[in-house]
Amino acid sequence: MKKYEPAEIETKWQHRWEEEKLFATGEDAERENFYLLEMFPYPSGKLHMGHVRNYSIGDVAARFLTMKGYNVLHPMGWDAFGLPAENAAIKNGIHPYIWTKENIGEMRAQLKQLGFAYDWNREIATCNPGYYRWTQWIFIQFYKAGLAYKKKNPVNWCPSCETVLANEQVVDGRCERCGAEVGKRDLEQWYLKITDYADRLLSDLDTLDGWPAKVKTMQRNWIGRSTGAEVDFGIKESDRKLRIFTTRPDTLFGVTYMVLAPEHPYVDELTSGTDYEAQVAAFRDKLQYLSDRDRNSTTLEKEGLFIGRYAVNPLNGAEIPIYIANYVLMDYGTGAIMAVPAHDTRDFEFAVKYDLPIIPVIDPGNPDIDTENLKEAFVAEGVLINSGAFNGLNNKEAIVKITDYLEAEHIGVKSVNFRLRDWLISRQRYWGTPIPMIYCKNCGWQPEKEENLPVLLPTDVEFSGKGESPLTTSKSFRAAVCPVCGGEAEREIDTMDTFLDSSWYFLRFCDARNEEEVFDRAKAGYWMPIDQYIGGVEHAILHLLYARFFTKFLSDIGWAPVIEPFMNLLTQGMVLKDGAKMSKSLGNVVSPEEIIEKYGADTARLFILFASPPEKELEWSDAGVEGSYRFLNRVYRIVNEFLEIAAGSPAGEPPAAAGADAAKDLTRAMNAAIKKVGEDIGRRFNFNTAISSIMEFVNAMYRYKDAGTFDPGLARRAAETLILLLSPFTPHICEELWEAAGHEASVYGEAWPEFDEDALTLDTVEIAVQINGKIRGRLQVRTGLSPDALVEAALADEAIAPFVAGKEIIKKIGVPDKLVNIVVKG
RNA sequence: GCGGGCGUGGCGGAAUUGGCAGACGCGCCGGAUUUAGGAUCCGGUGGGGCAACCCGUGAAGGUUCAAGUCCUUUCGUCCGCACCA
Repeated sequence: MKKYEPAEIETKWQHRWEEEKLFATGEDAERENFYLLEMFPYPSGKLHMGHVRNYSIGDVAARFLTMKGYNVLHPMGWDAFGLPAENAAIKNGIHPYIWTKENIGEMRAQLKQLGFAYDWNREIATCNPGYYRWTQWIFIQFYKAGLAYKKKNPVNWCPSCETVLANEQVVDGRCERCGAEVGKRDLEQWYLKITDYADRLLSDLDTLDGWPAKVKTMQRNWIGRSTGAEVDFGIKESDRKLRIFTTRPDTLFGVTYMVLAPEHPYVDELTSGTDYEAQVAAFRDKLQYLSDRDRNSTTLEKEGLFIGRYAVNPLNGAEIPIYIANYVLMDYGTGAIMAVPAHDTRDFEFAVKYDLPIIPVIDPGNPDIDTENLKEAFVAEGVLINSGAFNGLNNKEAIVKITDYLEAEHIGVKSVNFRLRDWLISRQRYWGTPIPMIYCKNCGWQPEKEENLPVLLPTDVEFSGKGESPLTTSKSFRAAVCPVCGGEAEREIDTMDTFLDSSWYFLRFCDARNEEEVFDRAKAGYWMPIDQYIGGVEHAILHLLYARFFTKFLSDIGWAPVIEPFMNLLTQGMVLKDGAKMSKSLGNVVSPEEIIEKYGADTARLFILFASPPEKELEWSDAGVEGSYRFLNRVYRIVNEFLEIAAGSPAGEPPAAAGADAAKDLTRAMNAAIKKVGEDIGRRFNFNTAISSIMEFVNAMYRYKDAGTFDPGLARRAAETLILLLSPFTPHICEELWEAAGHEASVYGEAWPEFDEDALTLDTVEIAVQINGKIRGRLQVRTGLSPDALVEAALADEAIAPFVAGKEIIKKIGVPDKLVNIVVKG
């Protein structure tokens, strides 16, 4: 018999699939459609195991659903703009476009080598003008809608990447990409007003039942909606009002001091010309040297300074000192707080340090807590005290009552605050989509005319890696004509954050070759939303939030057919080796190349899907890969043997009586596998258990072979069923075997097999017999016996009798086809 | 500190609704085949005990005829957020 030669088989079928354009997809009203998408990769060079895992998961689903009769859209493309390309240009003198194109070529070849069923006709790369033209078009729509603006602001600056970063790209005070500590710079930058969508981005999360709770929680936290009130405090010897934001208006009577952010605009005004002026300036200078990371750390000791002025509590007229302190941030709320040390842990810590009064206004109703002498802030629910007319109210009610009072008296308003900031999208780099804006001395900022798009990236630039955008070095790029007055004007030289490119690519896949418009609305309407999205959890608040924002905006202006892009989200786990994430620095990287070369793509796919459920971490195991390879060899042999013997036997001959039990066993295993695989993939993407049931089926085939008698019809049916079940996982070997079974068409086009419920039901079943919950015997019984009949059979059994003899039976429980439990006493 | 997940054999992991814990694979042990090795096929494999039996899902308690699964407490571990007023 021929040996299993994966290298030979795999190239053969990959070529055939490509020639036959097997995976090309179009709209088809006859079939139910399914849009299956995996997060497209950045073309960094070569695939890593994380990619293989991500795309293997998607491919099994795509192939399975196709066999189930769905019209499946399963496209692939490249998130091709980004810094690594530019860094390579600086380092090696290769143009980013060349570098990127070469990497795409290499990675595309690898994806094909793995046998993924992508519709390559729809391939896109975000760095192609045919694509980024529409990214620019979308930007202009944002601008026209008043949702794109340029503003000077302190921004996150990565000194190593030489560019600004969005808040989402600063993780733990460091650059999300390179890990360098992020500093602040005051720069004029482009923003997208994602905050206008904060409420909808938050509330629509509730509709995303198919998302992991964890990702939704992360987005909720990131959006960070707080409800409360803004309250105006008077300032002694001033006409000014000091506006604060609080989520706890119920504690207003407990305010004992106020704190302003050191950058608060009132600080200068309140201190200039006073004795405090110099100290305040010194304090502020000191904070300037702190990085954002340190400034925002809970471990940083609270420090503050009295500025010599007093505020007046609008509810009770109390005069309270005004401080500036390091723990109040200018960019949240109003940059000023009322401090209630009795009921806020931060204020408590500060009050103790600076010996400020602590006035309790909520009674914990707990005798263990000495309200007049708090050891820590009391932050739980309770009843109001020391609060004038509001005494005796539960503090939850008091929030409503006091807020109403504030509004009635015009000293405060209900208010909602978000942690989410507007999205800073300009980057001082070359390899990105040019921002299609033009500055005219007379007309100000104007968008480029849409018919002039794309604004092409110039090629005559120098890559120094220093200072401003490399676009400034182009001789031709900067000069422009004002779209309004036709006068001399200048182009914006910053490019867009690459997260814009990836915020709408899934819509472009619906109509990837359209040169007239961003995409055809009918086509997008046919495919969208994405039924299943698969990718890493690292995009929980970056890509996944931005993409939701874009989709909502495009829906608002009448383009996107849905308000949420991703119905179901699967976040796959990381691939580990020796308990740690594979990384060059740890030297524990296993390259997909070497695995494919040694065992073939089918083995790589099978192992990666079998070793762990998709959302969990996967521990790489060389021995496990061997095991998967061995299994495929086992499949190859048994299918060929079955086909050979089936072909050699006279067809239609009834099975020998002696083989009846073996035939039944095989039939049952086959139907069980059909059922289990279908459910495990279709319902919950548990590929590991699906594969294990296929392995059980294969084991049953070997048992059948050993039993000695052979029904050719059954043998053929078993062999073909096995091929069909396994084909989404390991398509190449299955195509080869399918061909060996005498079929001309690809197994990809075959219908998924149906199972026979009757074949699954056994005639008899072994049940456990328990006495007082302990197993004392086993019993072969007819399937489907009633609880009473089961108990009766158990009591009649001679192995059980001694346990019951002379004892009082208290309770008898029978669970059909499972067990009997008899409770006795004495 | 807050939020979430996870703790099951030597290892990766099963157990869908409270109903025989450990499916499937790896590893290991034994047998067959083989000049030998490898490969292959068959069998065994949670721990203790010759045995009947006893003990076992991080730990302790509880509910139940019955708990990996439900409840309470607790320990460990991983992830996310973290002075957001």
